[in-house]
Amino acid sequence: MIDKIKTVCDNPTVNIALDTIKIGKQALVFVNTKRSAEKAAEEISNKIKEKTNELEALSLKVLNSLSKPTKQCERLAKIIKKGVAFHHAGLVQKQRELIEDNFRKGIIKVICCTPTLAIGVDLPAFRAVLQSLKRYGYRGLSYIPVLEYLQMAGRAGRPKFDKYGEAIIVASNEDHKDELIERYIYGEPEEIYSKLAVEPVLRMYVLSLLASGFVSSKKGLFDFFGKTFFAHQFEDIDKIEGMIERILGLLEEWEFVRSSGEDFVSADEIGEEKYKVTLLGKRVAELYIDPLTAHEFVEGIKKATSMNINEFSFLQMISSSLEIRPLLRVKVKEYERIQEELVKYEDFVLSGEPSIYESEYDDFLNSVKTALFFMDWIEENDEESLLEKYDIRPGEIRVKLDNCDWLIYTCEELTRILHFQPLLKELVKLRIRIKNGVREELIPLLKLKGVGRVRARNLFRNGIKDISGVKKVDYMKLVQLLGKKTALSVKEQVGQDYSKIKVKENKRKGQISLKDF
DNA sequence: GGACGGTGAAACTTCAGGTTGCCTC
DNA sequence: GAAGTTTCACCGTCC
Repeated sequence: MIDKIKTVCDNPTVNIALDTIKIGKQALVFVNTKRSAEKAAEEISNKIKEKTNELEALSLKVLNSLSKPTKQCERLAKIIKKGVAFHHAGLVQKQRELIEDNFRKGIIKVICCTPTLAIGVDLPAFRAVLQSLKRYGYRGLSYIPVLEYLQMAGRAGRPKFDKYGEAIIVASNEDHKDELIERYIYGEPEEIYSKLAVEPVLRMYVLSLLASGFVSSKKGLFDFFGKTFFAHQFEDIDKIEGMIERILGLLEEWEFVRSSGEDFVSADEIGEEKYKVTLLGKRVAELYIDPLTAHEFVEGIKKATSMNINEFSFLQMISSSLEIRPLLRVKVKEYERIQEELVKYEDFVLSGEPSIYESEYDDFLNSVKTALFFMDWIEENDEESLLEKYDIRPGEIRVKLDNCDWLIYTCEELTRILHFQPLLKELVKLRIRIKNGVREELIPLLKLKGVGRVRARNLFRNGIKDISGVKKVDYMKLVQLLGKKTALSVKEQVGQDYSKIKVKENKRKGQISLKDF
């Protein structure tokens, strides 16, 4: 099969991709890093000449998926003109959908992607090209599980269009080829392991089982977990019970549960010891958050009431939680810069700062970098500058912000239960700022529907600083700033009706900043 | 002789993704 | 572990 493929250049992946297009089919190319996805796509597109109007239009849509295109958008837009795309977590949802939909329609012929596309999205192609089956992990570069290989290879062959599909692994030489065949073609898929085995998940389950009233005693918990898939695999019941016991101890220490009537339970009834979930514990269970994280938040919040805090305090605390992971990584070159930044904020850190010599220090510094990224976002830095400064792409930004938003919400809820009203105010403000990426001064304007970070800043720059400013401002000026539709709606929201006023809109569409003139 | 520029080898760096969590408009 | 990036030594050229 392979020897029929024409050699256009020395990169076999490119050759296979081009051949696939030539025979009128489509291919998914799986690679192991975002960078190589982009590079492979670029290389393939460079060998293609023809463009279509359809692709030009699509390219424009991809380019304008954000309020301001980043370098990534530009690169993707350029490649897409040739019917090739890259696809990874750095892309915004809208771009991903555009790529997926247009691949299904057959407009895009080749997608170079990280394993994003192997999971979840149902996107079959005639060929699945696997450029490398190794991936960087905990132990350097190692082979991916057979199961994952099957996921990717399984994308080959579109049931409705083709009788069969081709999954192609690219090997570097004959020995490598034999190794790959042995490992993946004849290899057995790994056992599936229960996710319960992960401690944070077990913590959540234990608390939520108690909170829901499904079980109320240690024995009840033992019985429940004894019947799970996890226990079935684990086999060592004693060990599971030990884990549960330890978790119960922690939950009690953190005041999420209380054991009732410990005093009058006799020794042989220990297993029947009843547990009651506290108000705090109940809320933690409802919030569906790891109790450990909740506990750390509670401690941080308590500490925050007795010291000077700012946005960084909360953002760093949130960045130290397991839920926000993976953290932005401090690169070798940035090490000093981040440490310098940290000095500025040191007095505002809520969680304990490990010493440089401790192994947790790197992680701590990563959490600082992540917090700094959030800080830059709420200081209105745009996606392009965040990409430059933090090496985080728009799609990843969205995910991080969404997580952060949720975690601030959980902080709000915990603060509410702890009755720390002044802190609550700060958290509410911070949450709005994270959601919108704005400085504090713009918050009043965000209450208006149709006004986000860009428009709010535009209004503010032109002297309209709050609702009363919106009321006072001349309608025509507002039309100039926001465009007719939004201006009308905004005025309506502050109780003014301009629907009967005729407006000649400026030639330029949409909002216009007076500063542009 | 010294500044400058080009070259290539050696040293160094970095490296996937996501699921639903909440609430509300 | 491999691809990409940076650093650095070395050499030739020009003024």
